[in-house]
This record gives sequence, C-alpha cells and structure tokens, in this order.
Amino acid sequence: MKEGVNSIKKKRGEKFSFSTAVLSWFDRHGRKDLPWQQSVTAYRVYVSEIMLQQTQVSTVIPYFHRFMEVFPDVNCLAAAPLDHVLHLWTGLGYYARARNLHKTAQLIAAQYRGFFPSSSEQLQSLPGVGRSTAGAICAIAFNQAEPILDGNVKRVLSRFYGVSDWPGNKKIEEKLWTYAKACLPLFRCRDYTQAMMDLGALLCTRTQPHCEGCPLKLSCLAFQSGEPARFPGTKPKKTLPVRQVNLLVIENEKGEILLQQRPSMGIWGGLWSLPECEENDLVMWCQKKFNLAIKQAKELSVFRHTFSHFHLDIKPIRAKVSSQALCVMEDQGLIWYDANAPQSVGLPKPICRILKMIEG
DNA sequence: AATGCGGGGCG
DNA sequence: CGCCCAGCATT
Repeated sequence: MKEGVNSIKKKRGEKFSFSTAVLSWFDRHGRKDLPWQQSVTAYRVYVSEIMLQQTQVSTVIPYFHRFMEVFPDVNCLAAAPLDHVLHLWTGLGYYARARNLHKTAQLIAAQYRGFFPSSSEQLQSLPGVGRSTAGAICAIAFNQAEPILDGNVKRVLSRFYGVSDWPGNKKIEEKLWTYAKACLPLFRCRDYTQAMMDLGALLCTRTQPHCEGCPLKLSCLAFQSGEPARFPGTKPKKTLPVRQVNLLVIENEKGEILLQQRPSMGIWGGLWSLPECEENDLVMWCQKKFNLAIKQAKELSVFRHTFSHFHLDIKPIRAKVSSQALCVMEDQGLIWYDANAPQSVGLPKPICRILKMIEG
C-alpha cells in the first residue's frame, strides 16, 4: 500500500496538517458517486445544495434525479411555472426553498445570462443562499478556497476543537467559522469540502461517532475527552405548544376533493391544502364560505404533525356536497382535485396522507 | 417524543 | 443585531 504524505510527516514528527489528513482520508473513503458529483456544473451543485439544506443525502437523491430530468438547466427552471417546481418539491419540506430556487433561477437567467456568479458575495445576494451555501457552491462548483459551515462541519469542528457550547449560539457559530477558515487548504478545495461533509455524515455522527476510522482523532479534543458524543453542546430545550385544526375533505359527486391554496407566507406557503374550518357548524360555514351544501359529514381520526415550533393535531372531517351546489366556485385559489389524475401542484405531507386515507 | 438541520424576515 | 419561523427523517 502507498504511504500517504501525512503518515510520513507524522513519522518525521512534522506539524499535524488538518487538511492533509482530511484529504487523504477522502481519497480512500470519501463519497465520489453522489449524483451531483457527476458532470459538475454550478447549476447542479446549486440545486443539490438547496435540497441538502435541512435534509439528508439519502432523501435528496431521488428528488435530485427527478428535478434534473424535468429541469436540466437553469433556463428550463426559470421558464417553469412555480406550481410545477413546488410539485417536484412535495415531501421535501421547507417549501420556501422551492420558491427561492425558482426566483433565483429567473434572476440568473435574466441578470446573469444563465451563468452563476463565482464569488461568495454575489452568491449570497441570491434568495435562499446564505454564507454556508454560497461557500459550498464556490468550493464544489468552482474549486475555490471558501469555507462552509453546515451541520456536519459544525459537528466535526466542535469536536476537533472541543467546543462544548451549542453552535446555535451566534458567538459560538462565529468561532466555528473562524476555525473553518483556518483549516481550509489552498488546493483541492472541492475534495476538501466534500470530505468534511463526508466525515460528519459517515464517521463523526451525532450519537455514535466512529472515532477508530477518523483521520483527526489523535488531535481531536472530543476524542481525547473520552466522550466525543458530548460535543457539540445541545440546544436548550423547551416543550412545544400544541395547536388543533379541522381540515375539511369536501368531496363532490365526481369524487374530487376541494383544495385551497395557502398564502405564500407562513405554514405550507404556496402549497395546496384542505380548507381549514375553526367553527363548530361546518355546514353553515361551507355554505357561507364556498356556497356549498353539505350532505353528510364524518370525523376521521385525529393525527399529529410536528413542526419545529409546535405540534399540530389534525382532525380531518370528510364531507360530501349535494349535486345541486356544484359549479359555483369563482374564488381564486380553489380547485377540485382528482386523486386519480393528480395535477402538478405541491401538497404538504399530511395532506397527501389524508388524501391517501380517502382513496384507500 | 425528541433531535437535527440554513436561511429569511422582523422588530 | 437577536429572535422567531419552518417540515421532514432519524433515533
């Protein structure tokens, strides 16, 4: 086996090089077959990075493939209707990402002639692109020496430098950015950046880190502490409030379901959902709101959907409209949805679940 | 049931 | 600035 530069240096007693250790680990064990690592373009890297915000690689992969089939380049994406983009995003969550993605594509098409800028500052001016995502695009798409600080990298650096505070704390986050910059190599920036994410995802995992295989362990303060999983510190926790909502599954005689588009701000922004009824008398409510006459209504079982900041207990109520009150739907933002011939619209996960309950 | 995960927007 | 918000998968 070929002896790495790093191990030679170690034997010579030379100063430990963080990036050299990380890069030689990457050469042996890093991921090189992720979809966005093939035929690297700024657009593909950009889309993957937005999808990877708050979302794990294994979840993203099928979405990325579907997305690239439909929108192979930034001009396709810019020309698409937003609903089509949201549709392909259904199930990924944080739907503001999809709206920003679409906005950014239009911006790139119109103001950058279809080419992504390569400076971190310009990238950060795009909606949905912050410091870390901009750094990732610089490093991975353009092989530039820019730091990233995503969840994986935060964990690796917190452990290596023995930072026991919670990285959500701004001061601590700034400290980690400083470390991230200090560790950057001048060359192989793309591989290094991928390597740091791989280390965090494959070895330096949250609860059961595999320190045996880690190229950094001998200098890692968390490893030396004997309890690496105690780093980084955890978020101070608070109990989530519980909210309740009634969602109406209103079915016409064709078996179609009434959907209502959510306002673009707030929960499920821009997605299509079921009408929300806070009142007890839903027959009156539907008459007043939609001019629909309800024939029969049945409460389905309550289930819980949890957001970052609250639990939502959802009670679906299934109702049928009488055939007379059919086609009086002039409001914008209302559609009859045919579950057997689904339209290209974005649906939140719990709504998909309810629609499936109805079908099955 | 609890935890983790980047960026935007507001006051 | 500091604080709040958002939806999944995983544990």
